[in-house]
Amino acid sequence: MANKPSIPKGTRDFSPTEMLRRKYIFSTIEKVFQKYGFLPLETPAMENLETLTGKYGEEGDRLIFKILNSGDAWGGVSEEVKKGLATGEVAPGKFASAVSEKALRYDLTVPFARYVVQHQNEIAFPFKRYQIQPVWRADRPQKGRYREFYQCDADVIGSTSLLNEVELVQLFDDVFSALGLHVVVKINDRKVLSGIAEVSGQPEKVVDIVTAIDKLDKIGREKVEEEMRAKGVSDEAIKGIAPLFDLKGSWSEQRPLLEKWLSSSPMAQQGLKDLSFTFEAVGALKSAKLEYDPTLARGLDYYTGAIFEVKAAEGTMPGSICGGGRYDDLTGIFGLKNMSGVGISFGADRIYDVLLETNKFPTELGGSTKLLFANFGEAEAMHCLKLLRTVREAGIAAELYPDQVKMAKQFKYADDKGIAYVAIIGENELIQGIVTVKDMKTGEQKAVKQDELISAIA
RNA sequence: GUGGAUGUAGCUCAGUUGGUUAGAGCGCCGGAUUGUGAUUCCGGAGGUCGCCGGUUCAAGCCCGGUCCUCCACCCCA
Repeated sequence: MANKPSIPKGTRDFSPTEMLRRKYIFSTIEKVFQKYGFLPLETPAMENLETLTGKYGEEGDRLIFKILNSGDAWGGVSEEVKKGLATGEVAPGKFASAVSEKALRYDLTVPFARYVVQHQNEIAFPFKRYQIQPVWRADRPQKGRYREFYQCDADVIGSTSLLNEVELVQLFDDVFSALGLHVVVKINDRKVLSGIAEVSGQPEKVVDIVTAIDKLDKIGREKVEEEMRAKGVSDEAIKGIAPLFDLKGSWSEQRPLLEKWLSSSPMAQQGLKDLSFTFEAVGALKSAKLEYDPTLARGLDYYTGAIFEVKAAEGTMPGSICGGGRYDDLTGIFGLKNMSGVGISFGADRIYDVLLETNKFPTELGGSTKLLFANFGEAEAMHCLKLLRTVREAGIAAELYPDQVKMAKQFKYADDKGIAYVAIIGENELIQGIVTVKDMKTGEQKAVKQDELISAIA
C-alpha cells in the first residue's frame, strides 16, 4: 500500500457527519456575532510575507508557512546569498525570504489590522467585524493542535469604551447558551498585572513575570517562582508578587485586597476600576459564569487592557476554548496610530471536542435526508419524481434512490445515512395510488394516500 | 525546535526464544429471503506486516535510517 494517498501532517478531512456538526458550531457563532452588530470579513489565505513577519515574536516567525515563489525561485536568489549558503554564512531562515514573498495567514488578527489600515478611509468607526476562516501554523501537531485550523474572531476597533468588553462577555454567554454548554469566562486586566510588576520593583520585567504567572495552575507556585528567578526577576520582587498567590474568592472579596496592595500604582488602580465596571455592567448571565482570575495572563504581548479566557465547565478539556483581550495599538505597526480595539476568538476545534464528549450536539442536524423513495423501476421512479418535487417544495429533504437494485440494499442505504422514512411505491401502490411509508426507527409500516404523504412523515 | 512511545486487513488489536501458508472481532461483499435496514444463520474477498537498507540459512519479530501518529516540553487555538 505504498501508493495509499494521504494528506499533509497536521491537516484533516472532515466527514459529512463532522461537517454537519462543525457547521452547526460555526453558524451558531455567526448568528450571535451578527446579532451583536458584527459584520463579516474575509481576507486572502496568503499575505505578503513582510505583512506577517515580526508580528508574532521570534517563535511565531518560525511557525509561519512560507510559499515558494512561482517560476524559477532559485534564479531570483542573488549570487551573494548562494555563496553564503554554501559557506554557512547565510542562515537558512534568511534564504527563505529570498525565495518566498508570500505566506499563509497565521491568525486573523494581523490580516484584520492590515485591512483596517489599508481601508481606513472607507471604514465607519468603530468598526465591528467577524471573521471565520482557517489559519496555518508550521507547529508540531499534537492532540487538539493542528497545522490547519479555524479561528472565529470578532473585534471592535476604534473604540476605547468598556461597553465593548461588557458586550463581548455577554456575547460569550449567548453563544454558549445556544450551544447548551456551561462555561466559565475568566477575566483579568493587563494594567493590574503591570501594576503588580511595578509594585514589586521590577516594572521592566512585566512580560517575564506575566508569562510565568500564566502557568500557575499548570506547574504550581514553586515552579513559577523558579522560572521568574531564571528570567532574572529578583528575590525581592518575587516576594513582592507573593500576595497574588493567596488571593481567593469572588471579585468583590478580592477587590479591596488588591486596591490596598496596589495602592501605589495608578495604572493598577485604573485596571481595577475597569474590571469593576465590567463586572457590574455585565449583569445576569445565562450559561456563563464570569470570574476574576488574578493569574490569567495570556501569552500575546500586544494585549494592554482586559484579557479573557473561556473554559468549559463540563467535560475534561483542560485548555481554554476561547480567548481575547484589548490591544491599544494593533494597527500602529502598519502606520495607523491610536486605534484601540478589543476582540475575542472561539476555538472551534476544541468546542467541537467538548460538545462531542458531553453529548451536546443535537441529534438531528439539518442537512440529512428525511425521506427516501425506494426505486422499483422506471415507471415507478418517474412517478416518485413527481411526488419528490412536492415533498421538497414542502421544505422536506428527500431523495429518490437512483438505481433499481434489490430492496435490502436500498433500505441499508437509508439506514446507513440515518434517513428517518422510506417511501415504497411498487406496482401495487402505483395502481392503488397509495404510498407505503416505513418508519426506520420503529420499523412500523403503513399505507397512506399520496396527498397524505407529507403529514405522515411530519 | 528538544526528549520519548508507536506503526500488522477498511477499523480495533493478537502474533511465543527469529522457523513453513500472518490471525481474531467488528466492518465490507454474496447467499438463506426476486418487496424490507438495524437482529439471526452460512459463505467470500481483503495484508509488499509504514517505507528504505542491514544482520541471518531464515525477519512481522533483531539493528540503522526515514516518514506518520501519539505523549511531554516550548508555544499556542
